[in-house]
Amino acid sequence: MADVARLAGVSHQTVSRVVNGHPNVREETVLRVRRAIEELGYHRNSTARALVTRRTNVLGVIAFDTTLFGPAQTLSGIERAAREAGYFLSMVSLDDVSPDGIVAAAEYLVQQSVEGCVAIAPQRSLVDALAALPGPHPLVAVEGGEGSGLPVVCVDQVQGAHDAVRHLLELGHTTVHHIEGDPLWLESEARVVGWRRALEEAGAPAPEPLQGDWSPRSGYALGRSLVARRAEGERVTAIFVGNDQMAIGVLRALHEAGLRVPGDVSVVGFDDVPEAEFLTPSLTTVFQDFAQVGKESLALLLGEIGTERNGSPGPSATERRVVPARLRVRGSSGPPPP
Amino acid sequence: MADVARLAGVSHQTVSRVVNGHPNVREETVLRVRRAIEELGYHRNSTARALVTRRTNVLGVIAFDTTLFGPAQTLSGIERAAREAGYFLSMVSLDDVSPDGIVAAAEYLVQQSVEGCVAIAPQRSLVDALAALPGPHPLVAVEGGEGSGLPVVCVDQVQGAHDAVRHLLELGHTTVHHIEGDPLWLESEARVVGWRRALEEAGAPAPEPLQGDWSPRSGYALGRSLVARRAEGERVTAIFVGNDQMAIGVLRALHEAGLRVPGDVSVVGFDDVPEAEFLTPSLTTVFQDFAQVGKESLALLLGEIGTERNGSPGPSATERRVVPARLRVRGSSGPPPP
DNA sequence: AGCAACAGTGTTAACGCTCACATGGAGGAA
DNA sequence: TTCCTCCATGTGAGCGTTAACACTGTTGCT
Repeated sequence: MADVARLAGVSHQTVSRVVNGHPNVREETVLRVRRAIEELGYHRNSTARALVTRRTNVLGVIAFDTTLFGPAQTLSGIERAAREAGYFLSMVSLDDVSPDGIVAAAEYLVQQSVEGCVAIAPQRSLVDALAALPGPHPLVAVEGGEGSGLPVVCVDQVQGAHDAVRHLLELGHTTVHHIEGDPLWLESEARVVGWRRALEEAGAPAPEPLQGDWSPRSGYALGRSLVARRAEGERVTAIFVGNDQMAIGVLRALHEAGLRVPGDVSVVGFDDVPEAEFLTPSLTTVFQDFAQVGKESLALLLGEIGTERNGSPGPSATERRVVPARLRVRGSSGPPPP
Repeated sequence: MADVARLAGVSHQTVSRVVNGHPNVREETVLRVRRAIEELGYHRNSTARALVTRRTNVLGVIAFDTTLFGPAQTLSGIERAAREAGYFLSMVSLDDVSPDGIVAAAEYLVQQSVEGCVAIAPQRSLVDALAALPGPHPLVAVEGGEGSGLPVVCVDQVQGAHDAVRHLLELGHTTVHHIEGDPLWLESEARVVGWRRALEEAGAPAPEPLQGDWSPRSGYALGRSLVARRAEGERVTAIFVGNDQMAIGVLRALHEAGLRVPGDVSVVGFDDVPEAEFLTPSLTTVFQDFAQVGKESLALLLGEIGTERNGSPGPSATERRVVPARLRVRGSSGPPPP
């Protein structure tokens, strides 16, 4: 910067003003400085800038398994929104779900002086661990449940599940079995709630849900166990599955047992992965607007940062933004066999 | 830091030494300082540290569509390796494939003073744009093709495709049709090369490959067009599809046409997504060790950073590391109909 | 004319840390 | 003893930037 100033025949402060687009600089001076910057290939040192402004312009993201469809989509949405807002993103993804891990991750981000953090924390234990932590701050939880004391953005899992199950009941099924995802996940919990509520509203009995782990493998295994129960005489005509990947496993299990979908059994998934439409049969499922979730969570975080900077007293109102889910009816759901 | 020093009754420099684990500090002093740090909740300011050491400890990642299976997995591998090496990760993902976009992304990372960068750059134009850029440096390209002048880590796409096609030929198919991914992608190109080579080696004719875009939708559309050609009398008994998602679309198209897999037509995919095993029929595909790719690319990058720091003369040898692909034979491939 | 307001620029002091060097004392070899 | 070495610690400078303020000259108002 000193070199640029010398070449342009001005003070370093004027260079700073030009770089930061301050208004009160003569046009001609601006040009001269710009030329000098160009010539020397100068670009400002963000570190020094951060040191003096006390703003790093970096936001942290704590994610858990970004190879899953939902988190990957959400991350992508967050990334885009962050970039548009002029923030950099520092990411740390958790290997396991131990509170230790999330504490270490938070430590790591605090150490990097992030200005705020979005945590894709789909499990209650993680959310609680985060809420108990001193830093980083501000912090927004994606898919964090209620009552954590953290601001939260989430898809309306309950409504999505409710819609899916009501759809099946309206087709004439007397009840709907449920294969849930990893029971430690909040999403899984919420979908169970929605499923149960829809059954209750219809006065239908609620069979015990089966617990999976989101993987196609677990869907397959649990699908087989439902097939076995059907063979023993239990009436299983509709299955609401916690996500599309498990639903794929379920379809497989049904197919192997010679059962037809939706002729004998209807299947509804959750997520609306791109391939859902092209499975055989195409999968009825629930669409979640993850991009929107990412966008909203960043907006919320930026809001928090803003109010903090204006010196808000104590912890801010823990806002909760809910993004609606949307049922996508396709070929895997139909009326029950007579 | 000054506060800590005062509380511990030492100089700021001694605090610095304790924080950085320097050897020559008396044990008792270390304890005293540690206690003071604890008490004040101090943690060092990474910005100030970076300013003076000229090391940000941040690596950049340029990715393109991290919602796709491969990039997401690779990113995850890179993330883990970076954290183990004590580096932070700053991510920018590209919306479109324009060279402008990648230039902006690079600019963005340079501006943040990353120490090095991994680019998941699956298209030739992107690799070329990157290679032409002044910064960031050092730079490692994942899946970047040959001849770009950049160090590259990639899966052996040619070998993977070759294995898949040879597998089909050995089952007795007289030729293998190919639905390729987005033709702009280097992976797509390489798989075409492997496919063609295997056909040539077997003296089999090579029908013109069909160009998709990796999506299930395109797989479905192209699958239908192959079905149509079959109806016109062309012998289509085996299809090697550029990725598993498109293969799902192809399976759908075949199923709709009443064709059986593998009875009438064999299908082989690429990627080995988790659900491949649980499709109906389970999908024969090619496994890519993305985690390994991520790990290797980071190792390569750290190597570059190391040699640069030791003042290597000019650009380093552009190393190229190739991770083998592995065929996973499952239910969707079998001998051709008589 | 006299004064205020303001545009355009420069000067100085931080920001919080590490590096290079200085200091002082303990221990060992000549 | 004397000198040299090594450990433990302190001192001062400087990393590259921006904030705050000071300074000049011009404009506009009374």
